[in-house]
Amino acid sequence: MTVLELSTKIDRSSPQPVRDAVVQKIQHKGQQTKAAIVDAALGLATQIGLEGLSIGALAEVMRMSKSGVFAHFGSREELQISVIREYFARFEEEVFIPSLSEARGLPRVEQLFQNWMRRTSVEIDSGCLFISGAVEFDDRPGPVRDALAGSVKTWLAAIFKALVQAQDAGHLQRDADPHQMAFEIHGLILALHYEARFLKTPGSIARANTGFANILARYGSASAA
Amino acid sequence: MTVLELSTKIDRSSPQPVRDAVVQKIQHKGQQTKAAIVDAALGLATQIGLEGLSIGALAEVMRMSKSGVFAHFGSREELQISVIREYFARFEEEVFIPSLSEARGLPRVEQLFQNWMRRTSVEIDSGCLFISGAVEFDDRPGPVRDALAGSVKTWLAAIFKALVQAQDAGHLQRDADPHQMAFEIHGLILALHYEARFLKTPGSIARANTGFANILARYGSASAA
DNA sequence: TGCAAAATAGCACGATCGTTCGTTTTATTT
DNA sequence: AAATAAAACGAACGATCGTGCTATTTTGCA
Repeated sequence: MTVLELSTKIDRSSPQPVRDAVVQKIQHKGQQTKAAIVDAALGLATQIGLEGLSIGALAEVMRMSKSGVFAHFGSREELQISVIREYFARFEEEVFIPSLSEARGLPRVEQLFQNWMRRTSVEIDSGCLFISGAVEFDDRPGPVRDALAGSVKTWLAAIFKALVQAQDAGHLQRDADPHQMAFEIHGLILALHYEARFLKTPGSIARANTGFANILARYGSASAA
Repeated sequence: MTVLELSTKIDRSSPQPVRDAVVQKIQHKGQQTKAAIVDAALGLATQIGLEGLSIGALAEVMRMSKSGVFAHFGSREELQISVIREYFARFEEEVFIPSLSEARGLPRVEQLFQNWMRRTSVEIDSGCLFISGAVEFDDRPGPVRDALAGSVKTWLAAIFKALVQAQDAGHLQRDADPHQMAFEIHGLILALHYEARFLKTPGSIARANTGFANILARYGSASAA
């Protein structure tokens, strides 16, 4: 249940009777440390991948026992899924939410890309879970893959929606294909990550920006110069 | 020493005195099985990655003992490097070499992309070592990473060179940036692999082709319509 | 055909993995 | 402060990993 999914349902996560509004802040010890563990796990996972993330290494970072860490999740898979959820939440917070302050249409699309670029630039050093996870769970079905693919699809759908809105607003050519645009934009981000993080090719960030400008020049309507 | 490197040096790989020309075909048992092992390892590595490639699993596939397989390489790292070399050789054979029959300039560029697409389409099922390897050895220095990055850089340099030739032949705009073009083309391939292999998005192949046509339309000279 | 060399097998090692279980410590509630 | 629940620990498990040894088998050449 995320903002990106724009769900109309009301989130009633606690099975207990509803307590007063302030209670959300009250965190018991267990939840606190669990959050801290997930935070540390996210740091490890972006660097070495979800597969490389081991409970032993995580326990060492946390200065806890393996079993102490393990007990919070019940399985390694559940830990991985928790990490994915946390990663997605931060992605949403950092890239998607701020774009909502921009006007629907081209401004919001540009803001989305700009935020995405900013985050990807940071991830040149830290790594991107959506990219490493995609490679690791290519053809490994299961709940981890589902969580990953679901998150990515949700995000790509948001990009697509913003593009459709831009087209509806007359900011794009009438025969422009938002799917095609989203594909090409995605490619720019992937190329940036690959060439900057792995090959360490200088100037990659500028090339991704130029590529985006090219896409807008190709698909943008004449009026929106 | 590969064709792609277009080296002017003469390859004298055998330290022994040069034998007659037919001798290349004579393979002793050891070399045969080693080649067979690398072949099997390549199959495993493209599916589960270079990191996931284990000597035990490989031995099982080969119906050999672990130590029997191991002895051919001396270390896991050397096995991984052998796999990378084999992958690169096949890539070269399949994608680069056939393009040489096309005329320098735009025809060869188009042939290169077409061959690359054909191979990537197959790898939607089998996996791509250059992509999975990039993720696995992002920030893990060492000879394996070097072998991987070297291969990829060699290939991207070949693309770049073909683009420069196209520009020299007047097939591209005078102010077109071949580096930028190579970046955008690389992005299309990466997006295709990501969306088709991981997300299983239908129509990805067509989008990559459309993207390439867009790039040519953007950078191609007016005369070369 | 015999013999040296190369190839393969067999076994064991230390390490690390995820997971289980019983116990002990720490938090929370009564 | 006592009682109860939650959290963390410590040790052990079976499995798998890469790698190092020493036999044993197979191969290729004289």
